[in-house]
Amino acid sequence: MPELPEVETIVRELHPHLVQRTVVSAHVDWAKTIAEPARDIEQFVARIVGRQITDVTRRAKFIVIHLDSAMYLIVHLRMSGRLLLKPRAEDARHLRVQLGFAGGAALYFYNPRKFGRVWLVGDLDPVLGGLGPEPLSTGLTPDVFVEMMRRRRGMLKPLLLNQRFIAGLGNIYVDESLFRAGLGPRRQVNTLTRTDIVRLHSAIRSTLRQALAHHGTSFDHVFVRPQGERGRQQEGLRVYGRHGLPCVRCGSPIERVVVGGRGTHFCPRCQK
DNA sequence: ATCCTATCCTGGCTGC
DNA sequence: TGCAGCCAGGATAGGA
Repeated sequence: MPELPEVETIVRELHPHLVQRTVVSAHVDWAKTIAEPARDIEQFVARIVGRQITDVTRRAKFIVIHLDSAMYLIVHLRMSGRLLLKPRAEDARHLRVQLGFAGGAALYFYNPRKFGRVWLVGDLDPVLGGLGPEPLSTGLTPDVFVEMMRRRRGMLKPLLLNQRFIAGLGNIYVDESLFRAGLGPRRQVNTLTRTDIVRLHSAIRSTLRQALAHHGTSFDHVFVRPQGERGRQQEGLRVYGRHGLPCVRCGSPIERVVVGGRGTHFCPRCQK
């Protein structure tokens, strides 16, 4: 599942290949992929052809491809989306959108489960405006995070998955961050001490930084980098997917339960 | 405000 | 081996 580290990896690897490219063709193979302009593929194609890419950036789990004429192509991969620079035969059935560039290069959006979406907009705010802060931003200091948490209640894991509260975490890195912080996924937020919250802040950032250094998690064969390489963070996961295996810290079996409707992995002894 | 469920989808797994 | 049925999972909407 692409989360912040996977999306950031994609952005970094697409950037040098896409900036300064001019779109000369666009094909949409699954119309519902285009969220904006909705139900108007001809309009989408007409607006994007001829545009030159000026930058490729990330906000939360959104990929933002900046175009000239103050337009943006926003991509969200959701569960199973891939952006690849070369077509792959094994993905052919799941090709949803393709962009061709002057000089022959192309960008392919594959999406087996069809949850991913693409927006072509002049204003980022309607799509990205409601998102919470970036977990790795300098502005998100421990003190700011403590203040954010103080105003909340309910279970800890669902709050960390809420993109309006903090943007970019998903199921894998929430479980990993909670393990590093020694906090249970069902812990009530209003029982956390300042020390707990500061430890969680640090755990989230170190979890994401390590995943980023390993180019993301290619655990389930869903995430592949734009040139087909895999990430290595699956080797560094401590609880996610380790249900029944011994905790790396204390040896107790890792448990899997459902919290807020999501599969949740944790060490019942290390996480309180 | 928070929680729960349904929805969108398909590949992959389980059980018979 | 085949097939039906279930489930994961990001995000959001609607109802309790």
